[in-house]
Amino acid sequence: MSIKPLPRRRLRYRTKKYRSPDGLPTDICIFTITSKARYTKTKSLPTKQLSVLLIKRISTTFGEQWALPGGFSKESETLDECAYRELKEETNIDRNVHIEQLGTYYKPGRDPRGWIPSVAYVSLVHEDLLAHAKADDDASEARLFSVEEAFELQLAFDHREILTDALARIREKMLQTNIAKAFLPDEFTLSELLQVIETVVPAFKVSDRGNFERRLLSTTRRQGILEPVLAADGTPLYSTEYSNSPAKLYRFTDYMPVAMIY
Amino acid sequence: MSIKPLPRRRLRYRTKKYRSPDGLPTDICIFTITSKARYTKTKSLPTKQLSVLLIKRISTTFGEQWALPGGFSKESETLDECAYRELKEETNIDRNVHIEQLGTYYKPGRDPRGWIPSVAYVSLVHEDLLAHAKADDDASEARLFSVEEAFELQLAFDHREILTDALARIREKMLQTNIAKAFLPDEFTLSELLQVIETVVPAFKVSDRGNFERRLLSTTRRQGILEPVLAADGTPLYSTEYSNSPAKLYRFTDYMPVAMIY
DNA sequence: GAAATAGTGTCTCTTAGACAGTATGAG
DNA sequence: CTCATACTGTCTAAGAGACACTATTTC
Repeated sequence: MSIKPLPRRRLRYRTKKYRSPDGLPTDICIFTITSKARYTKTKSLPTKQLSVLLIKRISTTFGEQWALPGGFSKESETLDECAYRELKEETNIDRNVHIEQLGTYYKPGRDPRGWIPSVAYVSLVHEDLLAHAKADDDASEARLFSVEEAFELQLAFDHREILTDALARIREKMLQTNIAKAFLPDEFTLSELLQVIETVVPAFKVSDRGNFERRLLSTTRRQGILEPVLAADGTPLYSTEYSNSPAKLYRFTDYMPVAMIY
Repeated sequence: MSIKPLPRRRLRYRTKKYRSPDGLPTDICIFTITSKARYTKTKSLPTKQLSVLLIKRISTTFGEQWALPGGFSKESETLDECAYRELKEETNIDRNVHIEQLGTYYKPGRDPRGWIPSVAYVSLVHEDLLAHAKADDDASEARLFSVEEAFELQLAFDHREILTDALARIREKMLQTNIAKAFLPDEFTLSELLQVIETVVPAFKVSDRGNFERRLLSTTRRQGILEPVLAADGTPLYSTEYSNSPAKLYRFTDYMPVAMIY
């Protein structure tokens, strides 16, 4: 969506004792992990990349610019509802995906149109759900950029700062919570999980995949984060999607240990 | 501070196409840990309690009510600056204390005066800094409540929800970061640190203080969170404030490991 | 000696991580 | 036989946590 011009009342109130913000938009960092098949000699895991959805914005002052999708919230909706609405407008996604408030941004002059803070949100969506992003809606263009690409752009407003914070937030939570599930199918292999973690947090390095597996499945503190997917007869289910050697399928449970430094 | 009545323009704009919020206040959960000496036969650690600062608010609709301190932000200031300003107005604190944005709250009807979201902040301050809280300022009353007491009150607006989230936030961060330092003097003993953690997170139970010490000081991943305070000649400094047996003094360094579940 | 804290020693079991090895099945 | 993945076995060092013990100083 394009941001609509504001009514003219701003000037009229400039000299008044009480002024109120000229609007409270939400902007949303929609992250996804894009996959690309690798065309190797045998079945293999695709390469993955953390990407963010940006829209092209035509600004009278700045010309063409990429920006986070967003729009003004209404009195009749909560901020979360507004973020969901934006998400749906941009991506057509209409189900429960991971969405969380990142923070509210304002400093004098952040928006040349007036006193306009922004409530930033972060959403993590599975690649498949973005299949028909933005086929409809208005003329503005939307595109996925890898986060590296996104940081090379000149983003509108303070969206670079928001994106930086958003990235820091999901990196932190990727290691401390099970938000990895947002980027995975319901049932996944351990290699897929590991790949998602490594894609979001490049600093997370596991020297030996086998040790990762053992740690995750047989350490008492972590026991129960994952459970194997079982067939009706109680035998575990396997996938051969990414390898000839069948890989056991897992899913996240509701249990999550508390990470702590002490 | 008492929340000022809003100008009358709200009604005038109700029928306009675009409406904007009627203000964007910040509300701030100011937490502290209060100590009470224990009058035992020998020196002992005081009992500690997690407390939050509330102010008495006279509402025309609800009568007397306790609420989080807060006030409207201005176009000329950032939200953080507004929160700091509120903190200073309530507590006279004018130095760098821990302050962080918690989130922005809005749902239709949360404030009977109009479309008023609130940007909630959390601040952690050392008890000593609250010594002359609220000696000045306007007539409204301010008081520290233990968090248990606070939850027994009928708080204004959605302040109970904010307080719940704030508490969850600081409990989480108490275990995952070194925010404990906000409640400690620069130099402290391990018992004091442990007590702060236990006060904020009652679920954090250490069966053996000696094991806590060993873990914190000699586990490689945690090596360097704390450093002993040394005298000029390189010998460690001790405190006998809370025990006859001298306790080594430590301080936090800048190093903090990343807590993770994988 | 009792009280309240601050430590150390030691033992057992668990965990981390390195390294090597086997298995799978398509090309 | 190779490739790319999925494991399992084993060894060592480090860590967690239980329990018992000593130390310090004042009352």
